[in-house]
Amino acid sequence: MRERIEAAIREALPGVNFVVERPATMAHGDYSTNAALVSKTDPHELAGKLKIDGVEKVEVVGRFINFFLSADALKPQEREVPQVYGGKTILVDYTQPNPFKPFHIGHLMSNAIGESLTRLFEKVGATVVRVNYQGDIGPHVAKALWGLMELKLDAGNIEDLGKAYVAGAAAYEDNPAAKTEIDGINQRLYKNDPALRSLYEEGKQTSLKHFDDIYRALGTKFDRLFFESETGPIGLQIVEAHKNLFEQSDGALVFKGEQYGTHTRVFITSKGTPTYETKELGLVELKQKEFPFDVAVTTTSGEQNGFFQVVEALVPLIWPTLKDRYIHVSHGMMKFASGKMASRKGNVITGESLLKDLTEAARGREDVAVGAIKYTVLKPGNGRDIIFDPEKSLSLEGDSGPYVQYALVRTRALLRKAADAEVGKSDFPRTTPLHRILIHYPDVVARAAKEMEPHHVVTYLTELAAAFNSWYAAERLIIDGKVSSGNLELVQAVEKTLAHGLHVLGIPTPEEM
RNA sequence: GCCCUUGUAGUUCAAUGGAUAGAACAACGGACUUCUAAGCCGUGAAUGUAGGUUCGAUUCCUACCAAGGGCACCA
Repeated sequence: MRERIEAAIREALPGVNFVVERPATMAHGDYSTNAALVSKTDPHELAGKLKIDGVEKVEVVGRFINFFLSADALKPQEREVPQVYGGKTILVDYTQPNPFKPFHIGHLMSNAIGESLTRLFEKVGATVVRVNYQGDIGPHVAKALWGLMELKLDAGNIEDLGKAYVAGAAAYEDNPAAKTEIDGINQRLYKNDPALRSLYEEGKQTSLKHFDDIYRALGTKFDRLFFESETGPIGLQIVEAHKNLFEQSDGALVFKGEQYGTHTRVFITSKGTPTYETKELGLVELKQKEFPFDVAVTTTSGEQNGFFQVVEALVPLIWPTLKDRYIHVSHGMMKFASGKMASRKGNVITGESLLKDLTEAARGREDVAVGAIKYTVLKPGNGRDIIFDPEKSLSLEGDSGPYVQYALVRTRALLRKAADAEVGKSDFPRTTPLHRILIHYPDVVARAAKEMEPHHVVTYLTELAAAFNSWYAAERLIIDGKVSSGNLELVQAVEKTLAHGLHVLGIPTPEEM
């Protein structure tokens, strides 16, 4: 419908750069345009020329032109989401927890955002590859292994693994002898020392299994897990093959990013080990080889913006065709009211404990808890931090995942009951605010996908759920065992839209609550 | 010191350069013998400061103030 209005205006005003948008309030119609304003033409004259099928009333207010759709055009019906990424392959890398370290709420956040992006891309026609890049080698692993050995903990137990890491990290800072030992373990790991093999493998598998349990609860299934142990060697070869881009500095090999508007970073340490930067280059190579993509997106928290700035400067120098196709999307950080979390100090909220606490608050419903977490994470726009307040995050009322889930549950309960009712013709064609909200859903999904901003969907679903709850309080679907076809179609459309939208956000869609 | 992000009701978040800045929580006040009250209806309450661009700025630009993050051998 929006396309139809745009086409009519384009015909009347060729070459003018106008917009047709959803007005801020329904009083201003279903669509409005600034075409008269930007083209400096008489809005009444322009409005008079616009005869659009499905538009019942064209109204001029000031220099805006507002369009009110006819009851027929507002009728609930299947409306297709514009396939803005049709035919594209998009690889999305998200979550990125590190084996041997806790899965904390920051990872939960990354997972919720990344998963939602993949589903948005799918809805607008893309083929999506879900990957998850994890650090299974490096100092954090050495710290955990040191802790396991020192405290004689069980590498097969996820809690012991967490304790071992905290102990190792603390010892690394406070105890010089331990620091030397841990550095030694790190070197042996890079050399693949067989003496460490079985402990390392057991710990890694324990972590990965634990992560899998969380992904299952969150509704994510990855196509490929990448590990730093595999990207390191490849990264080293790439750096070797492009020596001209790097410089020696204090025994390390660095990339001077200043000439590209960024800063200097170390790629190979003075001890000859690859840094995260070099491993990322290996990852870029692997991703291209295994999944030829049109666009690769990596979501991380904003802490890594500086790092990715350098990578994005370097990648096109090594792979010219990758220019503007290797994209970093950053989100804010999940923080305590009291400050930043630090897993090396052990003051983290693990994803598991948050899920457990919320499930309890949600009367034992894990699907509701997952909905609450994901809604909270996806509600703000990208780049904004989420202040994690343990008390408030447990709220399941008002603007929340459960609020939207509850509205969906109500539609489903109604539809179950209506299945036994006698369906009669609508007495008269009635349009409600619900009809007028429903027509905008496809545009919302397309916009969220294009901007990589799932929060547009959150805002929209909350509005739709609220409108439905108002309708529910004021109207009845089933009266004396009969339903009108118009109302039935309306509730069906609300159910479909809420379910579709929640699915896009990765929020479970319960049958009852 | 340099770079990046963010400043909107008491609080947590919306607002595609556009119309009367929109919700929720908290506070206060209601309705309800009815399809699920995790619900519904109502009241008060906000654009960090100072300039600039524009017919029009929460949105773009500049400076300042404030908060958070990053700044070479961690990831």
